[in-house]
Amino acid sequence: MRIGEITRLTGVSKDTVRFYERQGLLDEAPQPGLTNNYKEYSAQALRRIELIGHAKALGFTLKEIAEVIAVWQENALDARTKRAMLETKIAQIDDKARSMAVLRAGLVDALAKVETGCDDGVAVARN
Amino acid sequence: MRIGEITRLTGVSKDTVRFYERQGLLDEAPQPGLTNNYKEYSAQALRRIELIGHAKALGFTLKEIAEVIAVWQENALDARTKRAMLETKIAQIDDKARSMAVLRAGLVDALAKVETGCDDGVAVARN
DNA sequence: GTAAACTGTAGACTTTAGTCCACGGTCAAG
DNA sequence: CTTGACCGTGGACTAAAGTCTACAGTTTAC
Repeated sequence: MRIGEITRLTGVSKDTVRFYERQGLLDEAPQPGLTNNYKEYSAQALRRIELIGHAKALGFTLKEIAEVIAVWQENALDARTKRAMLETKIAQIDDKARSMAVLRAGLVDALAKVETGCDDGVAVARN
Repeated sequence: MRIGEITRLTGVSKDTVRFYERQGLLDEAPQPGLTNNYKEYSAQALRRIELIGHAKALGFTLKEIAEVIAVWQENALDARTKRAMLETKIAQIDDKARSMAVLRAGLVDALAKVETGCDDGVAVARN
């Protein structure tokens, strides 16, 4: 598929896709017999872009995402290094889960206060 | 407490705290009899900064955070508006929870593959 | 066969979220 | 009473993550 299809399916603009490519986030497949210079994107590239979206939604930077991706491109890295990096990322996600729980509880609490009429905003103010 | 104490307790730099103040994220309390011009920060301000940290860890922008905070400062807003905004934010958090589940599963899967030796990187590449 | 829609490249521009620097005033210890 | 750590202000600077513009080639639908 071409870039327009990618933007349609992911909602990510063509400029952004190109930007991701320049950042080396998309490990471009070798283009087979291209008569024009229109790049073909694989379903893998599509999933990669969606992955980036998920990671960005959690506040991971493109650099962090690139690092994880690079681990898999680099066969040079030994299992110990890969394991360490994966465990670090999982721990980071679990930290975010804790932040999420705190925030969600605060908002739900605030919502309950609005429902019952006594909206003193205490939960948001205090947490 | 003064700004130095804030940075010690939160790990947030003084420049960043000042930046948050300029963005109106810290609703400054009226300073009582200040002989010098050293600002006093309340425990409430401290918690607010921690709250910002949690929200930022989930990829919320300062603007979004400011919007939620503003809801509570604004008594002008009616309960319906407040409810709608809180529900929106909670929905956003739940979206992030889904992204988190996807990413975490992918990483755990990749980790398992490293452990068992067959690290083909399939999970990260495919998700 | 041509107009509209699509693709590529290159470079300038923007926003967000800080960070840094220089300066001057203040407080606390010795 | 001075020296070092602390505080405030202002403005310049930076990195990240896009976004926009202009221009030229391509493809597709009519």
